[in-house]
Amino acid sequence: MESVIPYRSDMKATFQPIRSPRISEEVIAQIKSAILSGQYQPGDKLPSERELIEQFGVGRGVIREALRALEATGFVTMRQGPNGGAFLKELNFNHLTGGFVDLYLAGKLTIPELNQVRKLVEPEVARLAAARVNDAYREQLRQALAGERGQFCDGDDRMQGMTRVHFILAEMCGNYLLHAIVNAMIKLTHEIVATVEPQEHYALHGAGEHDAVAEAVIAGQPQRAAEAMRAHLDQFCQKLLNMDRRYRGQATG
Amino acid sequence: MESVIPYRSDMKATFQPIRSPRISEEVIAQIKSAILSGQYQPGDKLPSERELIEQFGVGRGVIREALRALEATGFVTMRQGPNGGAFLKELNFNHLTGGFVDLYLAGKLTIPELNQVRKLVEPEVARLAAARVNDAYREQLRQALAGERGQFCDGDDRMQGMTRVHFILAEMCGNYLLHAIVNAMIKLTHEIVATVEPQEHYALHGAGEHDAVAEAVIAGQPQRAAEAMRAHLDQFCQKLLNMDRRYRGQATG
DNA sequence: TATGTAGCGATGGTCATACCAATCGCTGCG
DNA sequence: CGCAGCGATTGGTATGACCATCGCTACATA
Repeated sequence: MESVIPYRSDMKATFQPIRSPRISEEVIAQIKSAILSGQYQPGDKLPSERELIEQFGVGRGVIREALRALEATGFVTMRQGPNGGAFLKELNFNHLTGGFVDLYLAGKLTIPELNQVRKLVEPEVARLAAARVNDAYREQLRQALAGERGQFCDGDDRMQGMTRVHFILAEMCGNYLLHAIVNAMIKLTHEIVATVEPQEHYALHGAGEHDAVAEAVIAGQPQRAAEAMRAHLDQFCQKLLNMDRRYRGQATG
Repeated sequence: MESVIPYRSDMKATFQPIRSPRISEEVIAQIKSAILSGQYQPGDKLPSERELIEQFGVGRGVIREALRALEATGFVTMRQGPNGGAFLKELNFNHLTGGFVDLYLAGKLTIPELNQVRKLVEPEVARLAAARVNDAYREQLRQALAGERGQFCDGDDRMQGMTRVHFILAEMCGNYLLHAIVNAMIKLTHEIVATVEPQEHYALHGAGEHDAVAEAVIAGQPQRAAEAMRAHLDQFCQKLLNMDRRYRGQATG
């Protein structure tokens, strides 16, 4: 390591830092900084590992650990071969959904808790969606409703179809953070069902249960949309709870 | 690689998998599985890197990348020296707060969006807290209120004091997921302020602004607590918005 | 006896090199 | 014109060496 490493010139009066004795942290910080300052755009390719080794003047292990951490936190994806390398991802919240599932599997998160949050957030999302509806979204919602009545090639595909309306509403609400939270909750629900009831999930959710919500949103009626969503969730959450009880009853996990 | 690796015997009818051509993913999956199945408790120490190399029959780089990923996702922390190694952390949501800050810095998240979520969630949290209050929590709240009037050795310390009430209420609400979301929102607010206004944050939040909320909770009045929280957030979010406007006005970032 | 200190050894952190594996593009043969 | 195969580029893995850190022990010293 030589010259480089300009970092945190805004040090405070107190002392604290004693920077992490890990070079990969420095590498991560510099790459992150370059990304967040706009020097790289989503889709861009970082220099190859060999190039980074030269530019940073460190060993390959350090570079790889840094890239692995950046991958784990959703900044990049790695591809192999020529034209391969580390590519910047569109920054979003998807990478933390897995963390929620882990929490559930570790028993730190229960279905009632998840239900409570969904019942708090999603009616509000439906309300916002109804207030911002336009023709493009109306069309998407109609297609989603139609899709619920279609054929599915497997259970996973079916679940995709049944959560479609929720995802559309989340996107419609116009708040990226809210969108992200709802997405995480839905995917968490999705993954929990897929984990504990990989076969019989069809019993959980029938076609048409989103009709009332979607129609209220299409009609641009916020209050009615919120109430319809609340009613839908009351019904669905109860089923989910029953499923969870069966699961925890038969297999301790 | 030989014998080992029992993984996912519950395969479905469809095909999809074609698992990632990366051995470290397998290592991660096995360690995670061991953790989630309860073979390790928080505080326990995983085998040393050299031992893992033998047990898994892989190179050291693989093990290190796996550990680095587990560290990035909040499963373990690493310590050096004898009695060092990879130690299991109590699983929680803290590790994703950093991700939110990144989103903000990348411009994918705005203060109004953050404010909207806080105004939706925190009044409900205050309501739940008021319904579940007990003497221990009453005492904590009183201490937090008193703490707001005390002396602070630096700005960071001060901000800790000012967010104390919010954290207590989040814990009181009895929903771990809600608790986690609120924690993330508050820490995000905290870090944003510390990032864009490292010096003058004292103007944002005066002592006593939580009095009404805390008193309503202590009195066990859910409705009043929710309204007080809403009023507090209306006031605070406006200040935050002004700060953000000043920041984005002077420095494009 | 108590205490300070030097050094051993276990562990994570780093480096260098070599080779394997995947993949894209080019080249040349059919 | 199309396809097979080679080669180059890039990530993935293995190995071995060495450094940095730090707890413990044993020895030296007061």
